[in-house]
Amino acid sequence: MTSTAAFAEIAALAGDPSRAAMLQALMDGRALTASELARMGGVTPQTASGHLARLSQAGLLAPERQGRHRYFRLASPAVAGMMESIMQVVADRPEPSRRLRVGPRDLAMRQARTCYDHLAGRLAVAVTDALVAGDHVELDQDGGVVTESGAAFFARMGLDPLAWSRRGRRSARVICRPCLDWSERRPHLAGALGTALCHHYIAQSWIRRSRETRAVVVTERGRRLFKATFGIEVAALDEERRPTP
Amino acid sequence: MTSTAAFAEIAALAGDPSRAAMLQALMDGRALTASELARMGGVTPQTASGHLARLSQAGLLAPERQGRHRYFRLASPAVAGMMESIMQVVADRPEPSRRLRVGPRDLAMRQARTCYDHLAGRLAVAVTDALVAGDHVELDQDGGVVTESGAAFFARMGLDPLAWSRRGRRSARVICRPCLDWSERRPHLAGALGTALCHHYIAQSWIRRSRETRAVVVTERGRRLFKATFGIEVAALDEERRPTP
DNA sequence: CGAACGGTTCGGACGTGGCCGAAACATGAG
DNA sequence: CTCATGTTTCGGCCACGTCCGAACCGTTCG
Repeated sequence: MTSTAAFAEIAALAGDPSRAAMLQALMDGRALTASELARMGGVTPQTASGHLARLSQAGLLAPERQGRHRYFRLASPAVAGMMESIMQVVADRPEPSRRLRVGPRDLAMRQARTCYDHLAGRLAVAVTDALVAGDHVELDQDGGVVTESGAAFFARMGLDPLAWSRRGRRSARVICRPCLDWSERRPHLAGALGTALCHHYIAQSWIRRSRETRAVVVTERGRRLFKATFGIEVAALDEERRPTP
Repeated sequence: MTSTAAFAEIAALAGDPSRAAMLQALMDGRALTASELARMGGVTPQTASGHLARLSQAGLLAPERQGRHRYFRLASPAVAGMMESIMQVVADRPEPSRRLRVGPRDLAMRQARTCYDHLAGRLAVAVTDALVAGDHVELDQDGGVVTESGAAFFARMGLDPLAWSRRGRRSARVICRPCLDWSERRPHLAGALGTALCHHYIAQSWIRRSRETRAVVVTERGRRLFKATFGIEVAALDEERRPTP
């Protein structure tokens, strides 16, 4: 079966440390230039160029010329999904008592970051918990749905749930997807609902994307609105969670 | 960030052709011996032993001693999900006009096969289509739900939908998951619902697992019941689908 | 137009990792 | 016990692929 070879090829492409770092850097859904990606991958531009060519050739990245720059983005949500699922395997394997060091930059990432097209980190988990607790969303391991109460809730926020159904034939119910967080090990909202929420946060200035990393910062307005809308005290998410002994 | 290295490690493990073939062989959810896997990987037992040790060490495989044999199975559904998602990327990338050759064994696989814990192939797609058409299941890109009508339908089959919710707190709705088929390029049922259906087929002798491959064969009883239950003419699935010009 | 910058191509050095032959263990069978 | 089978360890060979230095294109400035 020739598909096994193709499988191995894709996995091997993701399996090189430099390329993995580049792919991870693109997980915020935006496009980066070849040089930026070279820096993220910790290699020289020549080396990165080769990697990027191979990744594009294989259909993992979508290149775009723009002036004398060349921008690369993840080619499709399927690629992002693949990386998510690999991270999932990484997350739930028995860790050999390795306490992963948390640098200051890592802390910001754990707090709130983008994950391709939705929000991840403690903030995203808190929002998800609030939605589940408020009976606006039902989540299972395999997926989730927006309840009637949830549809009204999102409508009050100015979002139109029915517009999120991606397929042509709209489902009567709005279906979303959980995404297991590698830092929190808890599910948060992904799929059409997660994407719509993330767009909303940014469009309404609840959060701002950070320049260099996937971390996002909550604005003052955002603090107010996360509290008012979901009952989330953003400042309370800052404190480091102690490992239960 | 140390997690990038772990990510690359996992992906690299899946990225070797021999290991990929072994992992694929385990995608039917059963356990195989080291020698069987060596054969599947196209390498000698010594080489396979090394691979299997690394895969187990990394938490991708779960080894079990049994007499003088050593059985390996996929360590978790997360691993199966990872492989599914890699296949997904393989499936939807622009193929360079490569018409993948379909051997006779491949044909049986396309017809019906197991995919870790559920059924895949034309039969699975047909069942999914029938359930959607009958308004028993609603499917979106992100997930799916069983409707009220569907709950009754499955109950008539002797299945208990409410028992499928994997998490402690049962959801009011039964939520399932679509799995994009690499051969059909259409979604079919996975998740708790897909698993339950697959178990049901086997327990009630609708299908039988093949000894050597992931393909399954539909029994005479199965032909009757797929027709009676879902309106599926199993024989009609045999004919090769012509590419629409 | 020429300098500067971003990106790519080429060539050669280097190292990691896959592979098998041979041999050692372990387990079960005769 | 002895032999056969399944699995693992060791050693050495080989090749692929990564990496960078240097040089080469293309674009955008001053």
